[in-house]
Amino acid sequence: MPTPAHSSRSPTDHRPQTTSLLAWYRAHRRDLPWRRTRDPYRIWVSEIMLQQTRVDTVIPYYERFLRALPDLQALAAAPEQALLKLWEGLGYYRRARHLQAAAKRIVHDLDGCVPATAAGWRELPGIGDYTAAAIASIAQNEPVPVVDGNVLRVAARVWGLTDDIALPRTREQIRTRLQALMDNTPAAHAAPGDFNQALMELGALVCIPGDSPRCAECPLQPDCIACRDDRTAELPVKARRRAVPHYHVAVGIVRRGNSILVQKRPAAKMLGGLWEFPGGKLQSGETPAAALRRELCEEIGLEVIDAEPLGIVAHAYSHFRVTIHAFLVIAPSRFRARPTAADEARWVTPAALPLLPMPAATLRILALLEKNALAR
DNA sequence: AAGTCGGGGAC
DNA sequence: GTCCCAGACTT
Repeated sequence: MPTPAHSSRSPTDHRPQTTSLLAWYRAHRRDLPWRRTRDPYRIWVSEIMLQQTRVDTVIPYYERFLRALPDLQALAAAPEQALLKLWEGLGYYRRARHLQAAAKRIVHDLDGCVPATAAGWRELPGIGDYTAAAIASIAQNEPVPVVDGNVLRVAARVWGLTDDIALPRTREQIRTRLQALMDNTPAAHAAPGDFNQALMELGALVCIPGDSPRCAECPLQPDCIACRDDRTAELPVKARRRAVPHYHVAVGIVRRGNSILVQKRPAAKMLGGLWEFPGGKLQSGETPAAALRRELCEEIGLEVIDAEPLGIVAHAYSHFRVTIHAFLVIAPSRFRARPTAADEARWVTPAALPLLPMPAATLRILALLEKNALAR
């Protein structure tokens, strides 16, 4: 009687494909900066930056950050504004605050010694299940699996899982299966960092989102249920996210002499600690110019006499979108700003503006300003 | 379980 | 426009 090539395995025994996954990874892994070190500090910084952020985006930030703050002590001692400037444009700025808070805890409370296990890393701010497992497996060889967006997609397809991968229960099931796979495969157990990175790399390069993964190149293809049944386009199953609201905002670039007014956002709120121009949302039926007058009066106590439209910037945040109407406003020389919505207001010369950390949308308004100035 | 928290690339 | 990205945290 002819026997299938993999008849010696039970349906849940995926050791042979695990071995080919590791071989594929070692042949195809990208040469990324954080793959040239085992320094837990550097691996940690990379994993925080990589949260919800693409590899190509992170690379320049990672290299600049480590040049400026090459070790734990430097990070713990860095001024907040310098830290945020290094993070400017990367998004999710709370990551930077948590990173430094954790560094301070390690330096001051843990005698400068980083945690030795995933459970220890998990106690630190900004480090959840994924990041703790990633650091411990990659930098410290602890055999714990990571579950990120890539891994969820690969697992859902290979195992033909139709449960919503956004549900914690589904994620836990996948984590448990991966732990068993790692524990039962000597090659993976001995190189958990490679195993974890192999799954993520496969998700990034081969088992990509959408309806056209590159199954012909996949080392797991022989045992992939989604590929076998031609269901890669349907998997993974993920609940659709609801539509995001769209706001219109008016902001004023207020000049007084040769200075421009900027405000520092409260630390605990969105874009905390970053600097931006005063302004706010349009109310229902309100024109941008009317909103500008109202907001500048409310936020800094300025009666706007004349506002010249500078331009419009569209920007998408994670849970809403905005169209920003920017204006040039001249303030009288006697004007003194009294901020009501910000931690601090400051008058800055145009040359000094780039020294302050600002959100991406504000940087784009600034670019409008420079273009406008050149046209004059 | 759902909402908050950025920004950008791919389609 | 939509979806996704080496997620964490709060409520």
